[in-house]
Amino acid sequence: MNYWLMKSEPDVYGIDHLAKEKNKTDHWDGVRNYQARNIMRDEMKKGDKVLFYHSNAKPSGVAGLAVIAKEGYPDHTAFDKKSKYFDAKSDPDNPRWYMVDVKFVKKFKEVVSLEELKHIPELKDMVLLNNSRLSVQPVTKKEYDLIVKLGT
DNA sequence: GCCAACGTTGGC
DNA sequence: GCCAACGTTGGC
Repeated sequence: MNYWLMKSEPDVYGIDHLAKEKNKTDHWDGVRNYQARNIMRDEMKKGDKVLFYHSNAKPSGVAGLAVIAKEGYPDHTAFDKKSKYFDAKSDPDNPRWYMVDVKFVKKFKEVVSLEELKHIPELKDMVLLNNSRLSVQPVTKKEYDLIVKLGT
């Protein structure tokens, strides 16, 4: 069992959007970063737990929880000329970009804000607080449990 | 809206 | 393979 943090801008796609999907499940498309791609393609397993993070938000922070519902498969939006995620260099026979499906688990009563996380000594090594730009990133069980406690 | 940090591209 | 130019992310 692994733990992850996935970022999204709530104005574009927030945790409320996911909660309203059919089966509360949706595919996590549009990731165009190799490190994040590798995590989704190779490392995420069905049932892994996810912190749903709101970036560019007021406030930014962890908004709730999700779970990996389907393991890495090609991101078809890269093949769609009409999509804003279209990438001519991604060939259907040799896809460059991958995605996973995530399922809504719960929404925190209040967002556990980035500001709050920054002040917790146990979280000082979190990837979020160090290599903050990565949009899909690993989280330790300890970090995950602590943040769930803060949000519950 | 600004801008620092970081990733990617492409000329050489 | 280096690195300057450019684009993106995301906090503030």
